[in-house]
Amino acid sequence: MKDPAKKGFKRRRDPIGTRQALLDAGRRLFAERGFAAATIEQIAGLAGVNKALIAYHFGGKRGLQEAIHAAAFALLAPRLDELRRSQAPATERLREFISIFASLAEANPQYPVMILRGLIEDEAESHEAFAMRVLELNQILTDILLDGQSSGLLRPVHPLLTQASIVGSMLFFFATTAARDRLAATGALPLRPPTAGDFVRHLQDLVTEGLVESDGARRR
Amino acid sequence: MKDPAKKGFKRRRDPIGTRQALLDAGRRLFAERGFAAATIEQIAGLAGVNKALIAYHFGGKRGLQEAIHAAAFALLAPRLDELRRSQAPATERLREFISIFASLAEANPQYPVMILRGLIEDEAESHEAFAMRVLELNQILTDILLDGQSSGLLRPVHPLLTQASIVGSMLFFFATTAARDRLAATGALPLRPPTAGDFVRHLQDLVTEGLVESDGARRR
DNA sequence: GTCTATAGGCTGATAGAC
DNA sequence: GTCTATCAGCCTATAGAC
Repeated sequence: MKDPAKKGFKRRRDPIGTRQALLDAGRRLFAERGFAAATIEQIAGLAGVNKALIAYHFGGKRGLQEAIHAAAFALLAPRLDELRRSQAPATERLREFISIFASLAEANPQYPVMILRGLIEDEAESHEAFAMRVLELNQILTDILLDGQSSGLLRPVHPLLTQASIVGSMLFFFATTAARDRLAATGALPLRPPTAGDFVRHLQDLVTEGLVESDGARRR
Repeated sequence: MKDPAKKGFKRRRDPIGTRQALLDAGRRLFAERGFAAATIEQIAGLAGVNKALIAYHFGGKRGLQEAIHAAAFALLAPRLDELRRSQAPATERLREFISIFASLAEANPQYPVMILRGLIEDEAESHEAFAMRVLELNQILTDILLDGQSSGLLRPVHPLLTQASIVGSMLFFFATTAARDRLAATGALPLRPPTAGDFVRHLQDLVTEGLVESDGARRR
């Protein structure tokens, strides 16, 4: 059982470092089972490393979760910075916001579920860092909506209502992708499930069509 | 940061039966902390009863969760049955669907969070009953959308895309109400949070305006 | 950096008195 | 129906060998 180069046991594929393997495994299990239900033994097992390494590399289970969240948002940072500086019309920036968010889900399907979990988990513990990141995202979207309204491009709708429509449907769609596919596979779903690309275009159009000031002709 | 000494649990006010007190406490703690993180000791403590009574009345922790889910959906049953039999125009039935769902959140703010959790939790365990109920809801919405399309009232949009917009934003809005209020109280939110009524009207209008076949005048 | 071994704490369930 | 007492199992974290 101490034969490292040998069989049966799902040894970690070598090129991935221990840190990354733990981040991947943690992201997946935290998403699937939730923070409390996923044990460090399961995570380490999936990563193919010893469970003591979670404490060594991340200082414990909570530290691993925080590192995963940090990695997710770090992935968005470049495009978000650009979006923040953008001078494009509000409708275009909204499309880009949706696209950025969707790219997170494409980079890894488990992120939306983790974000959703972070939102409904009661704060308390070390969730402060997570809350800050969410508020940052929230601020960007609010700015776009208010700017679009003051420039007369968007209808005067409460930003938080619009946010629920945009962010809520995105998180929901991506968080339930696995469930949809599972259902479709068993034939329990009457229709073929739409792709992520379908959804992004749908939402972009819905927002564009549903929020623009209806002064003149509304396209399609 | 553990909480044994943190909160003094109140004794249960007598008129409520043990069963109901456990259902209430479980609903709240499962929503706030998740199934795995909420312990039967905390639940019993909040309910003001002995923890052994969870096993006696519900057969265990899992049984309590299932009873809570059942109670939530039972609350919707009468109006859903009526909706299923309704011959009203699709747009009107959509408004009613949204209203029904919202009434669940009004009846108890914790239900949307529990439903959201049920959706992203990996099935496995005894989630079969929950999945059936969700599919039932899903079917009603699909029927309305397809019927509206075949009658020419609604645009031909993939029902699952529309569902993500409707159900996703509703669950998101109601599931994050507590977080919004918390943020608003600390002044971290730049705007006054909208009420549930605001949101329902907003979504009803958005759906009505965004989905109707744009043949003629779109109101407002 | 990685692993084994173990400590120490909590959890869900239940047997049995009232 | 309700409660006390108890138990076996599992969890995270850590000390220390390699």
